[in-house]
Amino acid sequence: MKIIFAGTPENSALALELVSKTHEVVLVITRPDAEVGRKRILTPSPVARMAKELGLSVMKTNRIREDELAKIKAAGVELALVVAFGSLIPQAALDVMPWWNIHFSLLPKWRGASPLQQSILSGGIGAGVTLFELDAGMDTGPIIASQQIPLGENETTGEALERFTIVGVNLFQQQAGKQKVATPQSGEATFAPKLNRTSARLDLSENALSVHRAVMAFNPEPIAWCELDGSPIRILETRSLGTSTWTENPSKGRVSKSSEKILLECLDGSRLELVIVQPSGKQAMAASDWFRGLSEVIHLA
RNA sequence: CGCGGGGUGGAGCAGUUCGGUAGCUCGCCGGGCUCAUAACCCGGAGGUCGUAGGUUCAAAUCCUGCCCCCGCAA
Repeated sequence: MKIIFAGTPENSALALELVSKTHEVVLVITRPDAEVGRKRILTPSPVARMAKELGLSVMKTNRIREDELAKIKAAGVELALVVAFGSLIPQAALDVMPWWNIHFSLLPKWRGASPLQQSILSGGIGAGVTLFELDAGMDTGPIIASQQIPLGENETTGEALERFTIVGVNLFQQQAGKQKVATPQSGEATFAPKLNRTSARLDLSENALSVHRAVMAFNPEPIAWCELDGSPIRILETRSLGTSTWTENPSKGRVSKSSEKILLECLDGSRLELVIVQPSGKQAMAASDWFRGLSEVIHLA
């Protein structure tokens, strides 16, 4: 069927690509080009690039107002699909037709901007995908379909997001065109706030499993970090060692090597394996390479 | 001109303050030990020290220009 697609980031571009194979995407709505990187290069969103590659017509906007609304009406479609657009769809647009949203948690768990990250941080609570119809609230609309998805122990948000997106698109393709009644959300709602660099600051006073989950959750954005001698060091990838504990005089933040593994001590000497780190001013590197260059025992903070 | 860190064999680093024969931990190649090994022992290859110029008897090191990478901030 003919649809409108709205979205912005990388996984949304994947959704667009998949959806465009089975549906005619008449209009793509995405956020305007943004300045990216140190050089502030004006860059189109991944969805904008995908739309261009697919030869679809694109509307770039931060807010849907009268002009945009007119174009949406002119598209003459019966359904719109939203995958991580990044801005609220106003009521005036919602009145035109149903707007379905693929949300990356089991609503009403983790309403908001970081559902999958929160699922990972919480150890898998609410992990899954929900297809629901947007209403005026923040992820409060009635549910069309949902699916629980288990998370891998060492799976990052970026990796999981790709899997979840594919599942979400499948849900959409199963339901689009069907006359199905959406059911109101039920159960206890939780909120998933937008994440920033401050939220990605690791707390090594927590146990190793919590720290590991944070590292996974904050990859690829905004990337977990802590400090080494007052400079930030980013922790890109870690591996969980389960519940094994260091009993010989634990020292929080100490980095050591054991059986070819680089280990970081957290609460009560609980440890996790560092896999990829990035000291300030350096490229990301294998933790073993980083450790090789160190001249003395070091502590992260 | 937003602030800052960095560019040294394939990898990660030291050496730069105070100019004087290229260092460390690994990797790689060959040999040895061993039932065997990612362990251990012996040997070896591999570097225009980002780049261009300047100073000097002598530059990785001091001076100047340029290129590239990265963290923070936006």
